[in-house]
Amino acid sequence: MRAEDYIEGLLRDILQEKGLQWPDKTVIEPPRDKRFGDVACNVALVAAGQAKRKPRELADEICTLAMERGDLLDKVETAGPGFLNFTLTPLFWQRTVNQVLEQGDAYGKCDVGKGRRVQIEYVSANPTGPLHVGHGRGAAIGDSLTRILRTANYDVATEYYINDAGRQMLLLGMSVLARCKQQSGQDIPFPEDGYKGDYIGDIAAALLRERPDLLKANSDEEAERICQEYAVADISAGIRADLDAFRVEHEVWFSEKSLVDAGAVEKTLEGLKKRGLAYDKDDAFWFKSTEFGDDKDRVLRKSTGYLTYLASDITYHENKYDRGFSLVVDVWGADHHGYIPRMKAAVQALGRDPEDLQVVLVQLVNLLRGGEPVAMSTRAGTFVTLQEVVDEVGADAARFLFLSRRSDSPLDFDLEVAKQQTMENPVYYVQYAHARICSLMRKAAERDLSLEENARGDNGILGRLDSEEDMLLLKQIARFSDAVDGAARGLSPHIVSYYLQELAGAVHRYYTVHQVLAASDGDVIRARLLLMSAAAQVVRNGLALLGVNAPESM
RNA sequence: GCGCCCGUAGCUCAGUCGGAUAGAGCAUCUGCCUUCUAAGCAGACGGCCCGGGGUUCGAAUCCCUGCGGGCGCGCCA
Repeated sequence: MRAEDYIEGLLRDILQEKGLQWPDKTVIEPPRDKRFGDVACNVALVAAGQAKRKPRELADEICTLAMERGDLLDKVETAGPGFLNFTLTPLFWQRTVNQVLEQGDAYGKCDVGKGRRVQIEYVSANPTGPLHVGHGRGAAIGDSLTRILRTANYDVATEYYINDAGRQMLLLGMSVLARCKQQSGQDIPFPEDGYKGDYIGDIAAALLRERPDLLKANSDEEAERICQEYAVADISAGIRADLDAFRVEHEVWFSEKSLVDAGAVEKTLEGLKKRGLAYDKDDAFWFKSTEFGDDKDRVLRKSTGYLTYLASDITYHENKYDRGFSLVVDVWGADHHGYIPRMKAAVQALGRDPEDLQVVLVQLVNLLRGGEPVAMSTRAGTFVTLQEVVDEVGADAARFLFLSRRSDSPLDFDLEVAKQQTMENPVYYVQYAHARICSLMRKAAERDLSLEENARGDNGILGRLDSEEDMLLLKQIARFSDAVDGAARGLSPHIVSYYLQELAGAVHRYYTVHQVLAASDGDVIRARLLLMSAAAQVVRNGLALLGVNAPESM
């Protein structure tokens, strides 16, 4: 049980007895300063008004009552303007070792989601070129969010939206066809807005090898279609392989084209019009997004007759809700932030609460090498691909670094630092804590100090975990569920990353101060082994939320 | 011009549904390996939380305003 929950239970009883309402503004949390105890609460401050009492006096009364009935309370104090500071008994914290060992991989699970069905759509890069570093950050975030939300008891489905309809597909076909012709000796100009990357030439060459008669046997139009289909298939396969190597999985690959071809978009537009949320103007067809707070209305069908991207995107989101997801999370590049108001408007037009759509914005990745920026341009085709980065620094380091900042702030990613196995690279700091403990366990096994026997909830020996470092580590372990909870509520994987660095710090400190296997007597050795085992379990569970491996030796 | 995000230690950043003396890592300096992995630990140094107003018992956090930086503003996707 969390310390905060234990205290809240106590306080609720006391307030009820005093005939006071539980104030909404009550905060129960570990205080910033450790000298204020394990848990601090402002309830006397925020309830003073309704009690018609001075905060300090009310606090003193609650203090006395809490001390009387809190079996696991060591100390309660009032402080400052009327804060209540609680210190729990060592036993309370020592019990967490058993909780961790009993629950194992399940330790840290919480019920923020209450089984709510949620879909996370992420990466969703156009199949017009390989994934680059920025996509990698989005991939790491989407995948980690999936793991975090599942741990918080959300029913999560993952999806990749393939933008395989529209103009950029035509452009892709034209680009490949142009390269085919050039490689066949024709001196023709390359399309102005075409995709210039080297991979287009590679695709063209491969296609020509497979279909030597491509240019002769087909009309330009037909050849272009073949080029497009071939290129999309080739690039999509590459994207899947890249994501696979990055250990990122999408359960569903959803085709935009399939929506358009099935007439679903037309149906959505009709529905909007019927409800008076869309109208004709200037030969175009408009969505009345201003009805729901957008700056201006948006075009759904251009005067040329073509649908806009927004039109199919609305349909896509309607489709998501129709499939039974009550919460939809979209992970987008931050350059799409201007698109949020119209999508929120669309969600409302579909009859949903705007909160049923959560957009996680992922800021730019600045790729550096030894502190110097690496030049990148998609247009010129000089970008660094995700695959290159993963090959160079490994999936673990890349994922951890991508997840070590809040997603909406820009990230400097230095390839040299990512490769370094030093403290500048926090992933090794965390993994090393795990490897060190595993090494201890191996040594313990050699000496027949089997943990199986010890893990049977013997609180007697856990009482030997009574030093300052024991308490620090125990409390840090117990805080894991807070990290999961916070990360799930805020859709913020970086909270787990920060937590793990602190946990690893507590482990390393402990390891340096206390000899585990050379302790004074057998009970202390066994107790410390149990503690270490629990710490390793939580490191593993935390890293699992980030999709990073926990090696047993390094 | 309008909108969104950002401005915290020399550097990179946490902390922002208001709480007590503002945190971490890196860098710099000082210590710690004949003993469980030194990829580690301990300590020191380092701050007008961009400036200015306001709200209140209390502001890095909320509001207004100025400055500085990033991004977006299409019948593009």
